[in-house]
Amino acid sequence: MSDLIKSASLELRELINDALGVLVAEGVAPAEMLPSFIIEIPADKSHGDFAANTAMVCAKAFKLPPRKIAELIIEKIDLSGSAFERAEIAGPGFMNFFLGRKWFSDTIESVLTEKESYGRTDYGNGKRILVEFVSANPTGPMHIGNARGGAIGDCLASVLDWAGFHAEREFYVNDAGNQIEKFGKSLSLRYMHICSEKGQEVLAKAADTEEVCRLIYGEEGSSEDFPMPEDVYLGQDIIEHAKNYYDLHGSSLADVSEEERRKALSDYALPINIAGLERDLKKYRIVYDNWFRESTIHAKNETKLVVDKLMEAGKAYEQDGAVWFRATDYGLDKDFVLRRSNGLYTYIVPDIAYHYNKLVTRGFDKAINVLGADHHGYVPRLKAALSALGVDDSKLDVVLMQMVRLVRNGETVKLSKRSGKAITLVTLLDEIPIDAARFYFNLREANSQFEFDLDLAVEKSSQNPVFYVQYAHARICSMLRNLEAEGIAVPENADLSLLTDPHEIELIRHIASLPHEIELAAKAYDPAKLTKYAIDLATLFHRFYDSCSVKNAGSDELMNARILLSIAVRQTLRNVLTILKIDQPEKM
RNA sequence: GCGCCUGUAGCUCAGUGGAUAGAGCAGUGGCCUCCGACGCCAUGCGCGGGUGUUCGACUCACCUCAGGCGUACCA
Repeated sequence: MSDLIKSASLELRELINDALGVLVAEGVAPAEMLPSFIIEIPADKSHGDFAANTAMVCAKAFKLPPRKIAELIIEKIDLSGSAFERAEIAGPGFMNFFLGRKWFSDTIESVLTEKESYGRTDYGNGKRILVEFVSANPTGPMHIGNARGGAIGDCLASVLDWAGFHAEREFYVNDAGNQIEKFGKSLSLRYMHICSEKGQEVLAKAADTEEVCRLIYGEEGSSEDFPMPEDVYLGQDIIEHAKNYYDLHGSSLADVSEEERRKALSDYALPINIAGLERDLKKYRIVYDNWFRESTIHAKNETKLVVDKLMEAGKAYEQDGAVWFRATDYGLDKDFVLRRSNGLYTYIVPDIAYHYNKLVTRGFDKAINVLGADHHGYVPRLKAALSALGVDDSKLDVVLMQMVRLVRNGETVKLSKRSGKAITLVTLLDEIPIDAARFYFNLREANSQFEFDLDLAVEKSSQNPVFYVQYAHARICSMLRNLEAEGIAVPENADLSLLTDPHEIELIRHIASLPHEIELAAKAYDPAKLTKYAIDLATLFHRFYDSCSVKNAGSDELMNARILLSIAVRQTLRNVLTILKIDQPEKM
């Protein structure tokens, strides 16, 4: 595990601090505490590989102009034996440092040595992080928002893993509570539709289950013959479950109590849906470590325990027959209900118990939830309740993702949740390649409103940047194949110091920044940094390829060095694409 | 009304308080007798507006305008 950017940066900081120490000893600089300075990587490469603003922030303390201070510091720095070969003063007083040849050779060598683990760091120190994402209701199929959450959450977990954390993926199954009640009610209504006279007529004339569903669904899910009330699920999948149950068991449930019918249908359909979620997510290359069921919380009566605990702690009170949480004690503008006057708990109570389970019972150092932005109001409430239970609420972090705006023919597609006519994850993946979906959903950071152009995604064209990146990989593979066919083998080693072309230097610098970039992505919980990294790497390779011929390098030594550089690029590309779980085709 | 998020190029978006604000797409013009043209190169007076903090602000604070989402004894 090596992060040559970080080690060079640390070395530089030490060099500068040593120089400051000398200046203090000589009485040039004041002995008092000097302000902290920043070492950064300049956007403009002519400003060196690293830049320090030391002289500027010290101007006041030194009572000297920044450029003069920079001169004094640089005079005292001995670069020999360091990763750097030269330093210069620029602009208002920046000190710009340039890395030496050896650093660039070392970069390529460390990629070739570390291979498929190049990019990993121990930044996270093995701290245990639980990443919860998607957690779609098992009452129906997953929609486009789940597709985004899935791609983001899964890649975030990978990023954390590469950054040295122990990350686990978890799906919270809402297999209890109101949604399930509603699910049972919907199933029961549809089942009764099928058992009705009109329903039997449909069964008689329809060719298959699909047609039955379509006929009963009608135009908007509710019709004169098959009416549905306001607060139920209208989707065709509900009808399908009811029809399948009817095929298996006939109208046996038509005469039992409503409650019994709902339970039987729900018990039948829920496991099928949950298995379906697992299957569809697996197709999307997402495999969870844990499927945590809400019903286990209820089975252990943990909802009651939570409320009792909060009551005992004086953080909850009864009013109007309901139990309220003292949210105003935690800076929120109003208290909220934990237990309704009808005796049922609100949705947040099992959630509190669930997060208590994550952070206390299971002892994770951190819990990250990837949630839709419409949940933002819920986060402070959850955190407040956790604090009231004595949990350090900073251990819960939330990645909010803005809604996906679907665009077709240049117009926003309106989605009706009620009629169940959302575009599902499955239909999306039927239309566009999985590689494209995973890449596309990680192209923008979670917290940006995201426009998903269906026409563009369906095109499978090079418009999608994933093809651009994969093309770079295929191009390297092809080049190596052709060289091999001409009897040119991959060298054991080469004189990498021959790589001095600006295109080569930039490419190597970018390769070197992978560990750093992964660390930044982990810190910011933002896997989108890595898709950008991959695109940039591909761009730099294409430029290099265009201006630095490998086969016709002019000398065998240079050719060999360029072959090794190309292999290092390919390895780096592979590692990034592995994190994103995107294929690395050798031919396209 | 209050709270959270977002306003950067024609479009979609990057941009850790720093030096001349960047990509992709779309447009225009070039580059294959030479390792994959699914590529490369050239071409752009744009940080919603206003105060302030700072040596320095797209970045921080306050105000304001616009959009999205919350603000249930729904989840």
